[in-house]
Amino acid sequence: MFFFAYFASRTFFLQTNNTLFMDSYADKDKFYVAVDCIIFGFDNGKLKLLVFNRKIDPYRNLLSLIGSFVKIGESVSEASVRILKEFTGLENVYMKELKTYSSVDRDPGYRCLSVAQYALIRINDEINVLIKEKGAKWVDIEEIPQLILDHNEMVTDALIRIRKISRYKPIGFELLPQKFTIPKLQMLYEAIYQRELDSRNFRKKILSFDVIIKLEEKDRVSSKKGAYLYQFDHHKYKKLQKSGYNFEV
Amino acid sequence: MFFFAYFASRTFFLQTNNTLFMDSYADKDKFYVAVDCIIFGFDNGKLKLLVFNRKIDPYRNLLSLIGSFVKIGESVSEASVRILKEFTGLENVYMKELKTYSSVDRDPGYRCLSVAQYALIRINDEINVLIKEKGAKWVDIEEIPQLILDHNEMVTDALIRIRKISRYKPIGFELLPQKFTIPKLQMLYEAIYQRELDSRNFRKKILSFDVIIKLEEKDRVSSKKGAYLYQFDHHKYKKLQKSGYNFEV
DNA sequence: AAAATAAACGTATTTTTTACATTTATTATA
DNA sequence: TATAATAAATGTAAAAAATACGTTTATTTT
Repeated sequence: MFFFAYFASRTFFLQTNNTLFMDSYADKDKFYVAVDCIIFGFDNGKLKLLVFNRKIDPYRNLLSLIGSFVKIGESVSEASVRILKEFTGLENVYMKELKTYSSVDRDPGYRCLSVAQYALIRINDEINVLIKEKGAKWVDIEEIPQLILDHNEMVTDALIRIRKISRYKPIGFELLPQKFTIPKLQMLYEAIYQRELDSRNFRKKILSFDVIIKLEEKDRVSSKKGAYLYQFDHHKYKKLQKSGYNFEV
Repeated sequence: MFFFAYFASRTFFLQTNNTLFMDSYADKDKFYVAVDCIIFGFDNGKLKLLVFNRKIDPYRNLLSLIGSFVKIGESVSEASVRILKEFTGLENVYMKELKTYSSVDRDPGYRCLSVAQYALIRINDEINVLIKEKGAKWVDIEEIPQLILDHNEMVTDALIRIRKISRYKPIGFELLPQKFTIPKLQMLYEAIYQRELDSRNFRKKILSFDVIIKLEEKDRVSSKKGAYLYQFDHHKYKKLQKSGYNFEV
Protein backbone atom coordinates (compact mmCIF):
# COMPACT_ATOMS: atom_id res chain seq x y z
CA MET A 1 0.00 0.00 0.00
CA PHE A 2 1.02 3.50 -0.72
CA PHE A 3 0.66 6.54 1.54
CA PHE A 4 1.38 10.19 1.26
CA ALA A 5 2.79 12.55 3.81
CA TYR A 6 0.31 14.03 6.22
CA PHE A 7 1.40 17.43 5.05
CA ALA A 8 3.23 17.62 1.80
CA SER A 9 4.58 21.11 1.51
CA ARG A 10 8.21 22.04 1.65
CA THR A 11 7.83 22.62 5.34
CA PHE A 12 6.66 19.22 6.36
CA PHE A 13 9.31 16.70 7.04
CA LEU A 14 9.51 13.11 7.85
CA GLN A 15 10.28 13.14 11.50
CA THR A 16 13.31 10.89 11.35
CA ASN A 17 15.53 12.69 8.90
CA ASN A 18 14.08 16.10 8.12
CA THR A 19 14.10 15.45 4.42
CA LEU A 20 11.23 16.07 2.10
CA PHE A 21 8.69 13.32 2.20
CA MET A 22 6.36 13.47 -0.76
CA ASP A 23 5.58 10.04 -1.95
CA SER A 24 7.22 7.63 0.41
CA TYR A 25 5.16 5.16 2.40
CA ALA A 26 4.36 5.21 6.06
CA ASP A 27 5.52 2.60 8.48
CA LYS A 28 2.31 1.18 9.93
CA ASP A 29 4.10 -0.17 12.99
CA LYS A 30 5.45 3.14 14.05
CA PHE A 31 4.01 6.11 15.83
CA TYR A 32 4.11 9.39 13.98
CA VAL A 33 3.69 12.43 16.14
CA ALA A 34 2.07 15.52 14.74
CA VAL A 35 1.03 18.88 16.07
CA ASP A 36 -2.03 20.79 14.89
CA CYS A 37 -2.67 24.40 15.80
CA ILE A 38 -6.09 25.89 16.30
CA ILE A 39 -5.25 29.54 15.71
CA PHE A 40 -7.82 32.14 16.68
CA GLY A 41 -7.87 35.77 15.70
CA PHE A 42 -10.37 38.58 16.15
CA ASP A 43 -11.35 40.84 13.30
CA ASN A 44 -14.29 43.05 12.54
CA GLY A 45 -16.07 42.07 15.70
CA LYS A 46 -15.84 38.39 14.90
CA LEU A 47 -13.77 35.53 16.24
CA LYS A 48 -11.86 33.87 13.41
CA LEU A 49 -10.06 30.59 12.84
CA LEU A 50 -7.01 30.18 10.61
CA VAL A 51 -7.37 27.32 8.14
CA PHE A 52 -5.07 26.05 5.47
CA ASN A 53 -6.12 25.22 1.94
CA ARG A 54 -4.20 22.16 0.81
CA LYS A 55 -2.94 22.37 -2.72
CA ILE A 56 -1.48 18.91 -3.00
CA ASP A 57 -2.40 15.35 -2.25
CA PRO A 58 -3.49 13.88 -0.01
CA TYR A 59 -6.56 15.95 0.76
CA ARG A 60 -5.95 18.29 -2.18
CA ASN A 61 -8.28 21.31 -2.07
CA LEU A 62 -9.49 20.41 1.35
CA LEU A 63 -9.13 22.55 4.42
CA SER A 64 -7.09 21.64 7.44
CA LEU A 65 -5.60 23.21 10.52
CA ILE A 66 -2.02 24.40 10.46
CA GLY A 67 0.05 21.39 11.39
CA SER A 68 3.25 19.46 10.98
CA PHE A 69 4.97 16.32 12.07
CA VAL A 70 7.05 16.77 15.17
CA LYS A 71 10.72 16.21 14.39
CA ILE A 72 12.60 13.67 16.41
CA GLY A 73 14.90 16.41 17.69
CA GLU A 74 12.25 18.82 18.96
CA SER A 75 9.53 18.82 21.56
CA VAL A 76 5.86 19.16 20.70
CA SER A 77 5.81 22.77 21.81
CA GLU A 78 8.95 23.54 19.81
CA ALA A 79 7.22 22.11 16.75
CA SER A 80 4.13 24.23 17.33
CA VAL A 81 6.21 27.38 17.79
CA ARG A 82 8.05 26.54 14.58
CA ILE A 83 4.96 26.22 12.41
CA LEU A 84 3.21 29.17 13.98
CA LYS A 85 6.21 31.29 13.13
CA GLU A 86 6.26 29.90 9.63
CA PHE A 87 2.61 30.63 8.94
CA THR A 88 2.21 33.94 10.70
CA GLY A 89 5.72 35.25 11.23
CA LEU A 90 4.86 35.54 14.92
CA GLU A 91 6.88 34.50 17.93
CA ASN A 92 5.92 34.83 21.57
CA VAL A 93 2.34 33.93 20.91
CA TYR A 94 -0.18 32.81 23.50
CA MET A 95 -0.34 29.11 22.77
CA LYS A 96 -1.40 26.25 25.01
CA GLU A 97 -1.83 22.54 24.68
CA LEU A 98 -5.40 21.48 24.06
CA LYS A 99 -5.23 17.71 24.09
CA THR A 100 -3.92 14.64 22.36
CA TYR A 101 -5.83 12.97 19.55
CA SER A 102 -4.76 9.38 19.23
CA SER A 103 -7.57 7.15 17.94
CA VAL A 104 -6.09 4.26 16.04
CA ASP A 105 -7.99 5.13 12.89
CA ARG A 106 -7.89 8.91 13.04
CA ASP A 107 -5.52 9.12 10.08
CA PRO A 108 -5.87 6.51 7.35
CA GLY A 109 -2.30 7.10 6.16
CA TYR A 110 -0.37 6.89 9.40
CA ARG A 111 -0.50 5.63 12.91
CA CYS A 112 -0.36 9.23 13.89
CA LEU A 113 -0.94 10.88 17.22
CA SER A 114 -1.58 14.60 17.12
CA VAL A 115 -1.12 17.00 19.99
CA ALA A 116 -3.47 19.90 19.34
CA GLN A 117 -2.49 23.39 20.46
CA TYR A 118 -4.67 26.45 20.52
CA ALA A 119 -3.24 29.90 19.92
CA LEU A 120 -4.58 33.44 20.15
CA ILE A 121 -3.04 36.03 17.89
CA ARG A 122 -3.49 39.67 17.00
CA ILE A 123 -4.41 39.92 13.36
CA ASN A 124 -2.67 42.61 11.35
CA ASP A 125 -1.94 43.35 7.70
CA GLU A 126 1.53 41.80 7.71
CA ILE A 127 0.14 38.55 8.99
CA ASN A 128 -2.63 38.57 6.44
CA VAL A 129 -0.12 38.95 3.60
CA LEU A 130 1.91 36.03 4.91
CA ILE A 131 -0.99 33.68 5.44
CA LYS A 132 -2.23 34.43 1.94
CA GLU A 133 1.17 33.42 0.57
CA LYS A 134 0.96 30.23 2.55
CA GLY A 135 -2.48 29.40 1.23
CA ALA A 136 -4.15 29.93 4.57
CA LYS A 137 -7.15 32.08 5.37
CA TRP A 138 -9.43 33.21 8.17
CA VAL A 139 -12.90 31.74 8.58
CA ASP A 140 -15.60 32.92 10.97
CA ILE A 141 -16.01 30.58 13.93
CA GLU A 142 -19.74 30.61 13.42
CA GLU A 143 -19.28 29.15 9.96
CA ILE A 144 -16.49 26.64 10.24
CA PRO A 145 -16.18 24.59 7.06
CA GLN A 146 -15.48 20.89 6.86
CA LEU A 147 -11.85 20.18 7.72
CA ILE A 148 -9.81 17.03 7.15
CA LEU A 149 -9.43 14.17 9.61
CA ASP A 150 -10.60 15.03 13.12
CA HIS A 151 -9.78 18.71 12.80
CA ASN A 152 -13.38 19.84 13.24
CA GLU A 153 -13.46 18.01 16.56
CA MET A 154 -10.27 19.81 17.57
CA VAL A 155 -11.81 23.18 16.77
CA THR A 156 -14.95 22.41 18.75
CA ASP A 157 -12.86 21.31 21.70
CA ALA A 158 -10.69 24.41 21.45
CA LEU A 159 -13.71 26.70 21.46
CA ILE A 160 -15.03 25.05 24.58
CA ARG A 161 -11.62 25.44 26.12
CA ILE A 162 -11.19 29.14 25.40
CA ARG A 163 -14.65 29.85 26.73
CA LYS A 164 -13.64 28.22 29.97
CA ILE A 165 -10.17 29.72 30.13
CA SER A 166 -11.43 33.21 29.37
CA ARG A 167 -13.12 33.17 32.75
CA TYR A 168 -9.83 33.14 34.64
CA LYS A 169 -7.29 34.54 32.30
CA PRO A 170 -7.49 37.80 30.41
CA ILE A 171 -6.97 36.01 27.12
CA GLY A 172 -9.13 38.63 25.45
CA PHE A 173 -6.17 40.96 25.38
CA GLU A 174 -4.10 38.47 23.36
CA LEU A 175 -6.51 38.86 20.50
CA LEU A 176 -6.84 42.62 20.42
CA PRO A 177 -4.30 45.17 19.21
CA GLN A 178 -2.16 46.80 21.90
CA LYS A 179 -4.51 49.76 21.98
CA PHE A 180 -8.18 48.91 22.09
CA THR A 181 -11.46 50.36 23.23
CA ILE A 182 -13.76 48.91 25.86
CA PRO A 183 -16.59 48.39 23.34
CA LYS A 184 -14.17 46.35 21.19
CA LEU A 185 -13.13 44.27 24.17
CA GLN A 186 -16.76 43.65 24.93
CA MET A 187 -17.45 42.55 21.36
CA LEU A 188 -14.63 40.07 21.67
CA TYR A 189 -16.02 38.58 24.87
CA GLU A 190 -19.43 38.42 23.27
CA ALA A 191 -17.87 36.53 20.36
CA ILE A 192 -16.14 34.12 22.72
CA TYR A 193 -19.18 33.51 24.91
CA GLN A 194 -21.64 33.76 22.05
CA ARG A 195 -24.00 35.86 24.09
CA GLU A 196 -24.63 39.54 24.69
CA LEU A 197 -23.24 41.31 27.71
CA ASP A 198 -24.55 44.42 29.42
CA SER A 199 -22.24 47.27 28.48
CA ARG A 200 -22.52 49.07 31.82
CA ASN A 201 -21.77 45.99 33.85
CA PHE A 202 -19.04 44.88 31.50
CA ARG A 203 -17.22 48.20 31.70
CA LYS A 204 -17.58 48.27 35.47
CA LYS A 205 -16.22 44.75 35.80
CA ILE A 206 -13.28 45.23 33.46
CA LEU A 207 -12.26 48.48 35.13
CA SER A 208 -12.57 46.89 38.57
CA PHE A 209 -9.72 44.52 37.69
CA ASP A 210 -7.53 47.60 37.37
CA VAL A 211 -5.35 46.04 34.70
CA ILE A 212 -6.02 48.37 31.81
CA ILE A 213 -4.71 51.89 31.41
CA LYS A 214 -6.82 54.62 29.86
CA LEU A 215 -5.01 56.61 27.18
CA GLU A 216 -5.68 60.17 26.06
CA GLU A 217 -6.34 59.08 22.46
CA LYS A 218 -9.71 58.14 21.07
CA ASP A 219 -10.65 55.70 18.36
CA ARG A 220 -13.22 57.33 16.08
CA VAL A 221 -13.61 54.50 13.61
CA SER A 222 -16.91 53.21 14.84
CA SER A 223 -18.41 56.28 16.43
CA LYS A 224 -18.65 60.01 15.97
CA LYS A 225 -18.06 60.60 19.62
CA GLY A 226 -15.08 58.29 19.65
CA ALA A 227 -14.14 55.74 22.29
CA TYR A 228 -11.13 56.07 24.55
CA LEU A 229 -8.26 53.72 23.83
CA TYR A 230 -6.86 51.53 26.59
CA GLN A 231 -3.75 49.45 27.04
CA PHE A 232 -3.28 46.26 28.99
CA ASP A 233 -1.05 46.63 32.04
CA HIS A 234 0.96 43.40 32.12
CA HIS A 235 2.80 44.48 35.22
CA LYS A 236 -0.31 44.98 37.29
CA TYR A 237 -1.78 41.79 35.91
CA LYS A 238 1.17 39.74 37.05
CA LYS A 239 0.91 41.20 40.53
CA LEU A 240 -2.78 40.40 40.60
CA GLN A 241 -2.19 36.85 39.45
CA LYS A 242 0.38 36.29 42.16
CA SER A 243 -2.11 37.30 44.79
CA GLY A 244 -4.34 34.47 43.57
CA TYR A 245 -6.80 36.65 41.77
CA ASN A 246 -9.40 35.34 39.38
CA PHE A 247 -10.13 37.22 36.22
CA GLU A 248 -13.74 36.46 35.43
CA VAL A 249 -15.83 38.59 33.08
CA MET B 1 24.43 1.58 22.85
CA PHE B 2 22.18 -0.52 24.94
CA PHE B 3 18.85 0.52 26.43
CA PHE B 4 16.26 -1.09 28.59
CA ALA B 5 12.54 -0.89 28.35
CA TYR B 6 10.93 2.09 29.99
CA PHE B 7 9.01 -0.26 32.18
CA ALA B 8 10.32 -3.74 32.45
CA SER B 9 7.68 -5.78 34.14
CA ARG B 10 5.62 -8.44 32.51
CA THR B 11 3.04 -5.81 31.72
CA PHE B 12 5.10 -3.48 29.62
CA PHE B 13 5.37 -4.22 25.99
CA LEU B 14 7.21 -2.92 23.04
CA GLN B 15 4.58 -0.97 21.24
CA THR B 16 5.01 -2.64 17.87
CA ASN B 17 4.46 -6.26 18.69
CA ASN B 18 3.17 -6.64 22.23
CA THR B 19 5.94 -9.00 23.12
CA LEU B 20 8.03 -8.79 26.23
CA PHE B 21 10.79 -6.26 25.88
CA MET B 22 13.41 -6.71 28.53
CA ASP B 23 16.79 -6.10 27.14
CA SER B 24 16.39 -4.99 23.58
CA TYR B 25 17.61 -1.60 22.41
CA ALA B 26 15.63 1.46 21.53
CA ASP B 27 15.51 3.00 18.11
CA LYS B 28 16.73 6.55 18.64
CA ASP B 29 15.11 7.77 15.42
CA LYS B 30 11.68 6.73 16.40
CA PHE B 31 9.03 8.17 18.67
CA TYR B 32 7.91 5.99 21.52
CA VAL B 33 4.60 6.94 23.04
CA ALA B 34 3.96 6.31 26.70
CA VAL B 35 1.20 7.05 29.14
CA ASP B 36 1.74 7.85 32.81
CA CYS B 37 -1.09 7.97 35.31
CA ILE B 38 -1.18 10.26 38.30
CA ILE B 39 -3.61 8.35 40.47
CA PHE B 40 -5.08 10.08 43.49
CA GLY B 41 -6.92 8.51 46.35
CA PHE B 42 -8.22 9.77 49.68
CA ASP B 43 -7.62 7.93 52.90
CA ASN B 44 -7.59 8.86 56.54
CA GLY B 45 -8.26 12.50 55.82
CA LYS B 46 -5.30 12.75 53.46
CA LEU B 47 -4.96 12.98 49.72
CA LYS B 48 -2.72 10.18 48.43
CA LEU B 49 -0.77 9.41 45.29
CA LEU B 50 -0.19 5.92 43.93
CA VAL B 51 3.45 5.24 43.15
CA PHE B 52 5.16 2.16 41.86
CA ASN B 53 8.34 0.71 43.30
CA ARG B 54 10.46 -0.58 40.45
CA LYS B 55 12.09 -3.89 41.16
CA ILE B 56 14.13 -4.19 37.98
CA ASP B 57 16.42 -2.14 35.82
CA PRO B 58 16.40 0.52 34.69
CA TYR B 59 15.62 2.60 37.74
CA ARG B 60 15.62 -0.41 40.05
CA ASN B 61 14.33 0.47 43.53
CA LEU B 62 13.24 3.89 42.37
CA LEU B 63 9.71 5.15 42.42
CA SER B 64 7.68 6.03 39.38
CA LEU B 65 4.14 6.70 38.34
CA ILE B 66 2.06 3.90 36.92
CA GLY B 67 2.80 3.91 33.22
CA SER B 68 3.20 1.93 30.05
CA PHE B 69 4.04 2.28 26.43
CA VAL B 70 1.02 2.85 24.25
CA LYS B 71 0.56 -0.05 21.85
CA ILE B 72 0.34 0.69 18.18
CA GLY B 73 -3.17 -0.73 18.11
CA GLU B 74 -4.64 1.33 20.94
CA SER B 75 -5.30 4.97 21.67
CA VAL B 76 -3.67 6.80 24.53
CA SER B 77 -6.82 6.64 26.60
CA GLU B 78 -7.23 2.93 25.91
CA ALA B 79 -3.70 2.43 27.19
CA SER B 80 -4.39 4.39 30.34
CA VAL B 81 -7.59 2.45 30.99
CA ARG B 82 -5.65 -0.77 30.47
CA ILE B 83 -2.96 -0.04 33.03
CA LEU B 84 -5.33 1.47 35.53
CA LYS B 85 -7.34 -1.74 35.41
CA GLU B 86 -4.21 -3.79 35.75
CA PHE B 87 -2.95 -1.93 38.80
CA THR B 88 -6.18 -1.33 40.65
CA GLY B 89 -8.69 -3.71 39.12
CA LEU B 90 -10.89 -0.69 38.47
CA GLU B 91 -12.82 0.23 35.38
CA ASN B 92 -15.00 3.31 34.83
CA VAL B 93 -12.67 5.53 36.72
CA TYR B 94 -12.60 9.31 36.58
CA MET B 95 -9.55 9.87 34.42
CA LYS B 96 -8.61 12.87 32.30
CA GLU B 97 -5.70 13.88 30.19
CA LEU B 98 -3.30 16.21 31.95
CA LYS B 99 -0.79 17.08 29.26
CA THR B 100 1.95 15.81 27.01
CA TYR B 101 5.56 15.66 28.13
CA SER B 102 7.84 15.63 25.13
CA SER B 103 11.20 17.26 25.88
CA VAL B 104 13.84 15.71 23.69
CA ASP B 105 15.93 14.64 26.67
CA ARG B 106 13.20 13.71 29.11
CA ASP B 107 14.05 10.00 28.89
CA PRO B 108 17.68 9.07 28.36
CA GLY B 109 16.76 5.66 26.97
CA TYR B 110 14.14 6.57 24.39
CA ARG B 111 12.83 9.41 22.28
CA CYS B 112 9.68 9.02 24.27
CA LEU B 113 6.68 11.25 24.51
CA SER B 114 4.42 10.66 27.49
CA VAL B 115 0.80 11.66 27.75
CA ALA B 116 0.07 12.09 31.43
CA GLN B 117 -3.38 11.27 32.76
CA TYR B 118 -4.74 12.00 36.20
CA ALA B 119 -7.24 9.74 37.87
CA LEU B 120 -9.32 9.88 41.02
CA ILE B 121 -10.22 6.62 42.67
CA ARG B 122 -12.01 5.38 45.75
CA ILE B 123 -9.54 3.47 47.87
CA ASN B 124 -10.76 0.21 49.36
CA ASP B 125 -9.24 -2.97 50.78
CA GLU B 126 -9.44 -4.94 47.54
CA ILE B 127 -7.51 -2.26 45.71
CA ASN B 128 -4.92 -2.11 48.42
CA VAL B 129 -4.32 -5.85 48.18
CA LEU B 130 -3.87 -5.60 44.43
CA ILE B 131 -1.53 -2.63 44.46
CA LYS B 132 0.61 -4.36 47.06
CA GLU B 133 0.93 -7.36 44.76
CA LYS B 134 1.97 -5.04 41.97
CA GLY B 135 4.61 -3.35 44.07
CA ALA B 136 2.75 -0.08 44.22
CA LYS B 137 1.86 1.98 47.28
CA TRP B 138 0.14 5.14 48.43
CA VAL B 139 2.14 8.17 49.48
CA ASP B 140 0.83 11.34 51.06
CA ILE B 141 0.73 14.24 48.63
CA GLU B 142 2.38 16.46 51.18
CA GLU B 143 5.39 14.16 51.20
CA ILE B 144 5.92 13.09 47.66
CA PRO B 145 9.21 11.24 47.26
CA GLN B 146 11.61 11.60 44.37
CA LEU B 147 10.25 9.86 41.28
CA ILE B 148 12.01 8.91 38.07
CA LEU B 149 12.30 11.07 34.95
CA ASP B 150 9.93 14.04 34.95
CA HIS B 151 7.31 12.29 37.06
CA ASN B 152 7.54 14.77 39.93
CA GLU B 153 6.75 17.54 37.50
CA MET B 154 3.73 15.57 36.33
CA VAL B 155 2.47 15.21 39.89
CA THR B 156 2.90 18.91 40.60
CA ASP B 157 1.03 19.77 37.41
CA ALA B 158 -1.73 17.31 38.26
CA LEU B 159 -2.22 18.78 41.72
CA ILE B 160 -2.56 22.24 40.25
CA ARG B 161 -5.06 20.84 37.79
CA ILE B 162 -7.28 19.08 40.30
CA ARG B 163 -7.35 22.19 42.46
CA LYS B 164 -8.64 24.11 39.50
CA ILE B 165 -11.02 21.44 38.28
CA SER B 166 -12.49 20.88 41.72
CA ARG B 167 -13.96 24.35 41.48
CA TYR B 168 -16.34 23.36 38.69
CA LYS B 169 -16.76 19.66 38.91
CA PRO B 170 -17.72 17.69 41.97
CA ILE B 171 -14.59 15.56 41.67
CA GLY B 172 -14.54 15.22 45.42
CA PHE B 173 -17.18 12.53 45.19
CA GLU B 174 -14.95 10.42 42.95
CA LEU B 175 -12.52 10.01 45.81
CA LEU B 176 -14.93 9.19 48.61
CA PRO B 177 -16.80 5.96 49.21
CA GLN B 178 -20.40 5.87 47.96
CA LYS B 179 -21.62 6.75 51.42
CA PHE B 180 -19.80 9.59 53.10
CA THR B 181 -20.34 12.23 55.74
CA ILE B 182 -20.18 15.97 55.24
CA PRO B 183 -17.22 16.36 57.59
CA LYS B 184 -15.33 13.78 55.50
CA LEU B 185 -16.17 15.61 52.30
CA GLN B 186 -14.91 18.79 53.87
CA MET B 187 -11.65 17.14 54.89
CA LEU B 188 -11.18 16.07 51.31
CA TYR B 189 -11.67 19.57 49.97
CA GLU B 190 -9.33 20.88 52.61
CA ALA B 191 -6.75 18.34 51.44
CA ILE B 192 -7.20 19.38 47.82
CA TYR B 193 -7.08 23.12 48.48
CA GLN B 194 -4.55 22.81 51.29
CA ARG B 195 -6.46 25.27 53.45
CA GLU B 196 -9.13 25.16 56.11
CA LEU B 197 -12.77 25.75 55.30
CA ASP B 198 -15.50 26.96 57.62
CA SER B 199 -17.67 23.98 58.47
CA ARG B 200 -20.93 25.93 58.62
CA ASN B 201 -20.38 27.63 55.28
CA PHE B 202 -19.13 24.45 53.70
CA ARG B 203 -22.19 22.48 54.73
CA LYS B 204 -24.48 25.28 53.56
CA LYS B 205 -22.76 25.46 50.19
CA ILE B 206 -22.67 21.73 49.57
CA LEU B 207 -26.32 21.30 50.50
CA SER B 208 -27.31 24.26 48.30
CA PHE B 209 -26.14 22.31 45.23
CA ASP B 210 -28.84 19.78 46.04
CA VAL B 211 -26.84 16.88 44.64
CA ILE B 212 -26.37 14.79 47.75
CA ILE B 213 -29.00 12.67 49.44
CA LYS B 214 -29.13 12.37 53.21
CA LEU B 215 -29.45 8.78 54.44
CA GLU B 216 -30.91 7.52 57.71
CA GLU B 217 -27.66 5.87 58.74
CA LYS B 218 -24.91 7.50 60.74
CA ASP B 219 -21.18 6.96 60.70
CA ARG B 220 -19.93 6.81 64.29
CA VAL B 221 -16.28 6.13 63.56
CA SER B 222 -14.99 9.60 64.28
CA SER B 223 -17.57 10.88 66.71
CA LYS B 224 -19.74 9.78 69.59
CA LYS B 225 -22.69 11.66 68.24
CA GLY B 226 -22.20 10.23 64.78
CA ALA B 227 -22.46 12.01 61.45
CA TYR B 228 -25.19 11.37 58.93
CA LEU B 229 -24.17 9.54 55.79
CA TYR B 230 -24.94 11.01 52.38
CA GLN B 231 -24.91 9.72 48.84
CA PHE B 232 -24.11 11.54 45.63
CA ASP B 233 -27.09 11.98 43.33
CA HIS B 234 -25.66 11.50 39.84
CA HIS B 235 -29.02 12.05 38.22
CA LYS B 236 -29.56 15.47 39.76
CA TYR B 237 -25.97 16.38 39.04
CA LYS B 238 -26.33 15.67 35.36
CA LYS B 239 -29.45 17.82 35.19
CA LEU B 240 -27.63 20.62 36.96
CA GLN B 241 -24.67 20.37 34.63
CA LYS B 242 -26.87 20.59 31.59
CA SER B 243 -28.37 23.82 32.85
CA GLY B 244 -24.85 25.25 32.79
CA TYR B 245 -24.33 25.16 36.52
CA ASN B 246 -20.99 25.68 38.15
CA PHE B 247 -20.03 23.56 41.08
CA GLU B 248 -17.70 25.71 43.13
CA VAL B 249 -16.93 25.01 46.79
C1' DA C 1 -23.76 12.60 87.02
C1' DA C 2 -20.17 15.08 84.69
C1' DA C 3 -16.88 15.65 81.17
C1' DA C 4 -15.50 15.17 76.63
C1' DT C 5 -16.16 15.02 71.66
C1' DA C 6 -17.47 16.01 67.13
C1' DA C 7 -21.89 17.17 64.54
C1' DA C 8 -25.42 20.23 63.42
C1' DC C 9 -27.37 24.58 62.92
C1' DG C 10 -28.65 30.24 62.03
C1' DT C 11 -28.01 34.98 61.45
C1' DA C 12 -26.07 39.41 60.46
C1' DT C 13 -22.68 41.75 57.45
C1' DT C 14 -20.20 42.44 53.44
C1' DT C 15 -19.37 41.74 48.74
C1' DT C 16 -20.71 40.72 44.20
C1' DT C 17 -23.93 40.41 40.58
C1' DT C 18 -27.66 41.90 38.06
C1' DA C 19 -31.05 44.86 35.95
C1' DC C 20 -32.04 48.90 33.90
C1' DA C 21 -32.29 54.52 31.26
C1' DT C 22 -30.20 58.85 30.41
C1' DT C 23 -26.71 62.07 29.06
C1' DT C 24 -22.65 63.24 26.19
C1' DA C 25 -19.60 64.25 22.25
C1' DT C 26 -19.38 64.45 17.68
C1' DT C 27 -20.54 64.30 12.68
C1' DA C 28 -23.74 64.56 8.95
C1' DT C 29 -27.53 66.72 6.98
C1' DA C 30 -31.58 69.55 6.45
C1' DT D 1 -26.72 76.92 11.97
C1' DA D 2 -30.04 74.05 13.99
C1' DT D 3 -31.35 69.24 14.08
C1' DA D 4 -30.90 64.39 13.66
C1' DA D 5 -28.22 60.50 14.16
C1' DT D 6 -24.78 57.57 16.35
C1' DA D 7 -22.19 55.12 19.60
C1' DA D 8 -19.84 56.05 24.22
C1' DA D 9 -20.06 56.93 28.89
C1' DT D 10 -22.15 56.87 33.29
C1' DG D 11 -25.04 55.49 38.30
C1' DT D 12 -28.04 53.35 41.33
C1' DA D 13 -31.08 50.18 43.52
C1' DA D 14 -32.25 45.31 44.31
C1' DA D 15 -31.01 40.59 44.59
C1' DA D 16 -27.89 36.99 45.36
C1' DA D 17 -23.79 35.06 47.15
C1' DA D 18 -19.97 34.89 50.31
C1' DT D 19 -18.20 35.50 54.72
C1' DA D 20 -17.66 35.68 59.68
C1' DC D 21 -18.87 33.91 63.78
C1' DG D 22 -21.01 30.91 68.74
C1' DT D 23 -24.21 27.72 70.68
C1' DT D 24 -26.70 23.53 71.14
C1' DT D 25 -27.07 18.52 70.48
C1' DA D 26 -26.29 13.50 70.76
C1' DT D 27 -23.54 10.32 72.52
C1' DT D 28 -19.77 7.84 75.00
C1' DT D 29 -16.44 7.62 78.62
C1' DT D 30 -15.12 8.38 83.17
